[in-house]
Amino acid sequence: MENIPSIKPTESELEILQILWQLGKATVRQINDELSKMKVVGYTTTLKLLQIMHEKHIVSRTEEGRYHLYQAEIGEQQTQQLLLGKFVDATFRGSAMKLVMQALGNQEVSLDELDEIKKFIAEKEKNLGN
Amino acid sequence: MENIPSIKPTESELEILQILWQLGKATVRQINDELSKMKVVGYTTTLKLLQIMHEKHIVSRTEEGRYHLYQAEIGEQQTQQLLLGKFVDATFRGSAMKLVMQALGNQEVSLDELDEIKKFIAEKEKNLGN
DNA sequence: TTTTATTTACGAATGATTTCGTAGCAAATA
DNA sequence: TATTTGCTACGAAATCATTCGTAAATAAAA
Repeated sequence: MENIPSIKPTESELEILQILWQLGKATVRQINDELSKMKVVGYTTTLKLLQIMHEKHIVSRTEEGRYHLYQAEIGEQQTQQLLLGKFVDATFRGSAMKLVMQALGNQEVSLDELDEIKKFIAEKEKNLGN
Repeated sequence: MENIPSIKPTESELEILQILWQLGKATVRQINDELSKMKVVGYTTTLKLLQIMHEKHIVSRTEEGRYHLYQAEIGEQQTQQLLLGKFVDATFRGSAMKLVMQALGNQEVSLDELDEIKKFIAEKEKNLGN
């Protein structure tokens, strides 16, 4: 899972990646079961997506007897970073601050989480202020 | 520009919306000129997109003599809000805090902006702490 | 052993988005 | 007036993402 992603995974691919990031390795059956908790999806649809993702080197797989075990080949943080950058550009014209303010203003963030963010900012200011 | 958006604008539509949010009203020509600063795009491509957006009531238009003046029908903040919510769900499994931390950690945010965010958090804590 | 179930592979249909060529007008220019 | 330019409308091609049906192989169950 070393590869730095350069192209955006599609929405469906991202759903599968989320599952793989949680499970580590998983069979098509497991992944499809997880997906089925969220939406109606046929087994071969999931399979096909995994095959496409394999072609694109987004996932790797190992043969385990009769079935395949799939695994994410791109990291969670790195992918989030890539997507976040593109999202900030497209939606907030590149202003990460505007995004943060919107997120703090309107998304669910608890008091504890706000504290954590404050600490994080303090750390960052210390480093920036060298 | 009162409408609350409920469906995601596509990427191309969002590019056009960004321009309209900046210019207010604009002709196809103006919009296409702006787009051309960022990428290669044919005039009729831009025109077609605006016609589609008009059908979807994402933009309105008024005839001004021979040409049309287009205007965004969905608000900037409201659209950002909608997209941000979906993005947090898809990319950060619903955790707005994780998104904020990533954004602060790796996107470009200046010291002044960090201060502004700190003030914003302080305000918010005051309100939450009632 | 025969049948059923589960798996992979793959082609193709569907649907959405983007791009562009052409046509028809009307205005501006020669 | 005749020609060129610039605009809208629209169909259709191209591209991309998603979904699904079918076939082949093999394992599991009857």
